[in-house]
Amino acid sequence: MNDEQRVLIEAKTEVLKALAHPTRLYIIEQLAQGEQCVCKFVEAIKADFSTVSKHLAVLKNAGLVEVNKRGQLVFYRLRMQCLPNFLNCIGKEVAENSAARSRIINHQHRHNKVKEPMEA
Amino acid sequence: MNDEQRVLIEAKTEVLKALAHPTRLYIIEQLAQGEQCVCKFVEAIKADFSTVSKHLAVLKNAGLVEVNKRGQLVFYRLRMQCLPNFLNCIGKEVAENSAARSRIINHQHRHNKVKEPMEA
DNA sequence: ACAGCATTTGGTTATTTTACCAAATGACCA
DNA sequence: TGGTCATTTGGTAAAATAACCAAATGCTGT
Repeated sequence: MNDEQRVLIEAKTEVLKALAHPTRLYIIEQLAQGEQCVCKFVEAIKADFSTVSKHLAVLKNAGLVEVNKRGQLVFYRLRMQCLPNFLNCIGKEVAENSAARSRIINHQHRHNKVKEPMEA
Repeated sequence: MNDEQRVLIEAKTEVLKALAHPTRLYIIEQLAQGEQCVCKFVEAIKADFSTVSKHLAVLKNAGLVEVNKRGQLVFYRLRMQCLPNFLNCIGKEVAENSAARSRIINHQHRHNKVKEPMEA
């Protein structure tokens, strides 16, 4: 892996990190349906508005969204066209898996010595 | 946002979190070109093999890869078809952005190496 | 069963991420 | 100009992530 490759990978990683948080993913999915005002998010997300604002900043820095101020309000818009499609794909995948998986265990992180139950 | 939605979003987030690490992204991109042996990764990635193994485990738990043991060796294979396409898209986006950013900063076009701007 | 290689697991510590509160900034209107 | 609403920024503590080393497990050929 040479230098150029590494830089590129790290840049992509930044984008993925920006996506990899429930609140931010929620925001992205809302934006996939069109421009939205910050105020809408503050309303919908049960967290301090400073928290919401910081998540939006992360998305902006990653180049995933664009900002547009109009009057007192601030609107965000999605900036990557391939995103909705991909999230859809993940969604389907996850839905299939969780159907199968939830029959086996009740979703939790185990980092003790419990053996994997019969998976197969 | 109801319960069902939240669970779904969190499941998708897990997948994205799994992708959002340089080493794991590298692994995924290698796997996009076909099945690979763990030993290849250990060789290519400059990190302890236990580290590599843990990254592979994260990918596996996220449902992104499948394992296949043959003899003494362990092979991993990609399990989501939409992934390469999406990573490609991000890659292009990122390349454009960093090109644009460095043009602005340098006030000139650079043809050979695109330098990362000071902060990402 | 044993030696030897490949891979995973446990434990510990350093780093990064996140949430909340408080305070600052920016835009509009009386 | 000052008041008020919307949003961002700074600080801090709690939680999650990641790296390394050491040790355990698993498979194969003898």
